[in-house]
Amino acid sequence: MVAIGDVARLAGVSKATASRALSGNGYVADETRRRVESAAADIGYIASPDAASLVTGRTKNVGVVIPFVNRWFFGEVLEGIERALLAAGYDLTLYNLSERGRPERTRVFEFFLARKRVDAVIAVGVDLDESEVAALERREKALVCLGGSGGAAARLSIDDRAVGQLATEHLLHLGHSRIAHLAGIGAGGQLDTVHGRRRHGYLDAMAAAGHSPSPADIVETDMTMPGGYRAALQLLGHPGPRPTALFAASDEVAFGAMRAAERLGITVPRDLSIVGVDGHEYAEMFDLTTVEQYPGEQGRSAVDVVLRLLGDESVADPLPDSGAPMPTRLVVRSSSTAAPR
Amino acid sequence: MVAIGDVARLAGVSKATASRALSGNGYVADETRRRVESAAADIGYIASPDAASLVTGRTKNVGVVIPFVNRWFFGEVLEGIERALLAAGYDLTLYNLSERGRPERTRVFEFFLARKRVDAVIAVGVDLDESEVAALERREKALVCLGGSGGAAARLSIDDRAVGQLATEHLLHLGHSRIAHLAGIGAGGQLDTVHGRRRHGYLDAMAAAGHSPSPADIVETDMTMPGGYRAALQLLGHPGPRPTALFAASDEVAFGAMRAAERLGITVPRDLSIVGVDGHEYAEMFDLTTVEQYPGEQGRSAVDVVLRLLGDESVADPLPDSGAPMPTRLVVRSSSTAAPR
DNA sequence: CTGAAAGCGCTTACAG
DNA sequence: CTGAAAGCGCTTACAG
Repeated sequence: MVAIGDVARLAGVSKATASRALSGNGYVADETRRRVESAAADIGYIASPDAASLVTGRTKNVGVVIPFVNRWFFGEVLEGIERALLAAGYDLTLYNLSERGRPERTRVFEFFLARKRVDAVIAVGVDLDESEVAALERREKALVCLGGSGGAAARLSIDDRAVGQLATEHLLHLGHSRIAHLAGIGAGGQLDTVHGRRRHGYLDAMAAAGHSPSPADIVETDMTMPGGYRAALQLLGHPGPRPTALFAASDEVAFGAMRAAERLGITVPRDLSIVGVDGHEYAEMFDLTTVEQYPGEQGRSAVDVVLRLLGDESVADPLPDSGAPMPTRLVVRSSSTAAPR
Repeated sequence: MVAIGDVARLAGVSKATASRALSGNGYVADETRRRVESAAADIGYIASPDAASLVTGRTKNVGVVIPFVNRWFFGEVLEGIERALLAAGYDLTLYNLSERGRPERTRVFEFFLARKRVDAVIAVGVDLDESEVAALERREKALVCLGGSGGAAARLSIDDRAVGQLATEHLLHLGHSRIAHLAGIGAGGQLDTVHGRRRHGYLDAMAAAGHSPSPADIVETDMTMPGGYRAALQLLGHPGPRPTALFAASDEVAFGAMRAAERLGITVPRDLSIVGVDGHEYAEMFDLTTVEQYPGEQGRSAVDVVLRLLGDESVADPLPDSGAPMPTRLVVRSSSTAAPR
């Protein structure tokens, strides 16, 4: 291993000076700096981050806890975080979180994140419980939450209630009155979650228009395409009058619903209008009307907040729009149309 | 920060003994071990991995380089790797790689991975160039490749040529003779890649059956659903006789092709049989015949190999089936049927 | 079975 | 502007 002592010897300076020259901390004569830099380059020296963090107390490493990697929203967020972190010279240590209460999940908070290996934690779409937040606080980890719930810490998120409301109002505006909702699991029970808030926005919009959806018109499902497919089969396969419009809590659910409609001989949008949420990369191909969000950007913003919490000066301060919900936008495509007369 | 000295003082032993008791290395009286353990638990002590790695030379951290996170195969592999690494007490540091030659990519190999922060690297589906492999070797990082190409190191992969051959033979066996292929970008040019090998298997099977596909029957595309959609529109929209079967290089491409067929009024499988590759979580919903592979398992196996290279004794040795290709399996669903007479 | 000491590779006051 | 020294938190020979 080539160490800083080797660089110092080659450049004819002390280790302290070599360190200062390479890190940019403290005064070093230009000429000395150049000599040190070329010595380092000659022997391929790169400082050991572990040795440095031992003395500085900073690891330049951020832990990301995330429940899925393989769902569009989460994957996009993760890529956004990764790019931003790397650009800032930070590492990303990934913890794929299982459900609450599972021992592997406990171990992530009590062991992996509790060690002095990460400076901060970004929690993406996770519903943190109190003991988890407490574990992080005890170890003085900066915490930034993106979506999800729990943790009084810095939180970035879209306004999920407003998203549900907007999607529903779009359908109401098209003249629909019987509008069903394919909600995420637990939407009815837990109000303080993404799913609960989207459902709430839907109900608000319906109530404001003087409609009160029957319980049968709200079906909870996994936020996946097969989940949406099954839920929509159940919703639409029922004999008797059908809803004329559907608000799906995510685009993947909407795609599944489109396929279910097709299977049942229901033509979209003639017989059924569908609106999703996400702006999934496949939305355009499916001609899906959706409320877009921008997870890659959200990830990048979460990194900005983390870096600011860690006192990195290179980050603009104050952050633009801090505190405001992250942007969303209704994109109308041909999956939604005027209600049949 | 609570350090090992605090534990030692509380337990009334030296730091050396506390270290031995907690790590399990070296002899410690049972009674002493219990005292140290309970002292550590009392004050919430967890060893700093950075300090430990400074002296052991081991970081217990593995770098994963991967070109996508948001494609089904890659996401599954990543989750498999993550679970296996965590179970072994290792961290996973994620590097989302861009294309060859991009400066961010160079920086990953020359800086991030070159530092003493990871013990080993798992490259998932990346075509490594020589300088990248050399950079890793110079720093003595264990390297395990999963798919992709380049690097003489330990490599795990399915037999992509055999996969292409099997999918094609399935269609031939059903009586098809004009079978098109939706291949990955670069399949025709680079033989030593996943795409190139699948295409090669297709051509081998066709040749063995006495057919020589016209160049127009092989279309290269992005390995995505929209990519498959566009490529299939191009392939199938052409006036004149159409192929009766299609081998898509991935399930997502196959899904896109199914949608294109529908749009063109071509009924699957009556007018067109389709076979994919992957065993994507949506394959069942789409009734897609496919050659399944098991990326989660592949990720786990890659971790086994890494741990073995790092000399971890807890891993079975020798590994089952070492050197053999990873398993795949043809799963027949209703997207493929007998050729029209 | 246990402890004192050295040392891993850095950075940072402290002098000069 | 530069160097000598201390020290971050661990682990590991080396004695005993």
